[in-house]
Amino acid sequence: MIARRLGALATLNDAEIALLTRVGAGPVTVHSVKAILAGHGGDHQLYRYILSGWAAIVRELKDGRRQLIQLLLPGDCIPSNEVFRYDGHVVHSLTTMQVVDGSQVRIAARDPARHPGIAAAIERAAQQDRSFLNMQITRLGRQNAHERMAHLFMELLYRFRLVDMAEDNRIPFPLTQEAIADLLGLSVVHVNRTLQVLRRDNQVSLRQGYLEIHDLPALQALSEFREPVWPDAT
Amino acid sequence: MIARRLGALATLNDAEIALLTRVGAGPVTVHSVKAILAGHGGDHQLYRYILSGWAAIVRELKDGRRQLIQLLLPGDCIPSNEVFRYDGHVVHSLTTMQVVDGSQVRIAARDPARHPGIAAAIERAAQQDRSFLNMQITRLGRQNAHERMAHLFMELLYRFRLVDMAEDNRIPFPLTQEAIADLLGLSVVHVNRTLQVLRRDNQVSLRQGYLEIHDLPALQALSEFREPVWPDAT
DNA sequence: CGCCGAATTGACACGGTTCAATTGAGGTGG
DNA sequence: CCACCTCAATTGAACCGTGTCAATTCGGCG
Repeated sequence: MIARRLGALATLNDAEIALLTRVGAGPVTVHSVKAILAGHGGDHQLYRYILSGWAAIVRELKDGRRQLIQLLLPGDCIPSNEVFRYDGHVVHSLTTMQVVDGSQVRIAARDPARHPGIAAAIERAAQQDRSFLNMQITRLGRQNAHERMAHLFMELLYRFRLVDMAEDNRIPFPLTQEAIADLLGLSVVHVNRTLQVLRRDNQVSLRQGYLEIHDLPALQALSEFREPVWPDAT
Repeated sequence: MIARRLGALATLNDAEIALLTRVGAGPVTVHSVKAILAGHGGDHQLYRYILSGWAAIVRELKDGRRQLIQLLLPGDCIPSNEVFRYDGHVVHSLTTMQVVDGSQVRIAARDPARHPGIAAAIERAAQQDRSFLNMQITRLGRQNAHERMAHLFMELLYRFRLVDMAEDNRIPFPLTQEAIADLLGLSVVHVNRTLQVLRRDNQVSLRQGYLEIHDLPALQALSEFREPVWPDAT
């Protein structure tokens, strides 16, 4: 999974693929739903990769309002505490998850001479993250409920394609409507109604933990989603 | 300005301060309002620092809606095209600006052995950026107009304090209400009315290009702003 | 003095929220 | 195997924060 993810971002040599495969085969930690994976001053120093399951970086306001900042999907890295231990952000699991230690990947990335592919991939992963954050901001600031939903679906389809988990525009989708609401800055009720319209118009279907996109051009046009592309050469 | 900004993020040795001062004294480029500083496939390869003036990373939708993703203030770095040349984001100047080439800083940051302070500062600047992006997302997704405005003011006060440009809770503020609207995901009319309330309640005053915060505790409580702090040791 | 962009104002419309049930689906124990 | 529990999904109705439209006023500048 890790090799697949990073391999989609840069060309890896055999040694690098072997390294990432070894990391992915390391001891697996299982987390249940609603576990706290980082933040709140807990002891979560490690740099970890997600093998399966979804998580999110979350900010909670005092009165209980919640904002999901960014989704963390299989193959993604769970940022260690260092970054946001102190600024009020937290990483929550949204499903049960399988996670492995990725310290070796981080170390490898810091030695571009020996691991050019991994170093490049990690850098591009950071750029991609940044790109998705920018998109999330536009989504929340300037798009209406339908556009936000469509844009989210496009982003997820894109991200799952990267790791080869999208067949026929069909991807895993384990989020509750409440999680979608907290991600898109809407109320649960409105998420429900927006979804109904998308279903009625036969643009998507969403059931049994899977999302299937039927009318991709329509969602594309509605959302104005743009893939985070980069030039081939560094 | 550059030395002040980076010096607030990590301890710089004399050689580093000298280097940054030299960079800041380099040839200045002046940009007028509404200039495009990066993106749109233009030829903006350089890594640059802002000496004076405000800019923003912007996303524009087809129908004219605009979202300001992130403000770029004096002392900030203007990201080069590489990152978002292809994903539809652009850097716009919001005022006239003075800008210098910062390639030397980037090169220095890549040699932590010789420039430990600069390398650490650049890394922390990136973390801070990330933190502000997270905040922007919560602002747009889960806060109402008053909270958004208060939060923005708190962020700006914090950022200007970092570079020693805030005296008595008073900072430069050259944004038009339209820019504020595009930053906070509101309409101009609503920005205007929200500002009026803040003024009437004597929490801020905003005139002649300056913002003065009178009731900081109130804005703090309303916005739930949290400073992006980090441990002293790396 | 006259111009132009920015700020301000009022009236009205609407997207989205809130509240309060109700229905549905998966899991568990008796 | 059914009764029951719980959490997620769904529905209806009322409400309100914010947007839209269309003037009007203000303020800096040539």
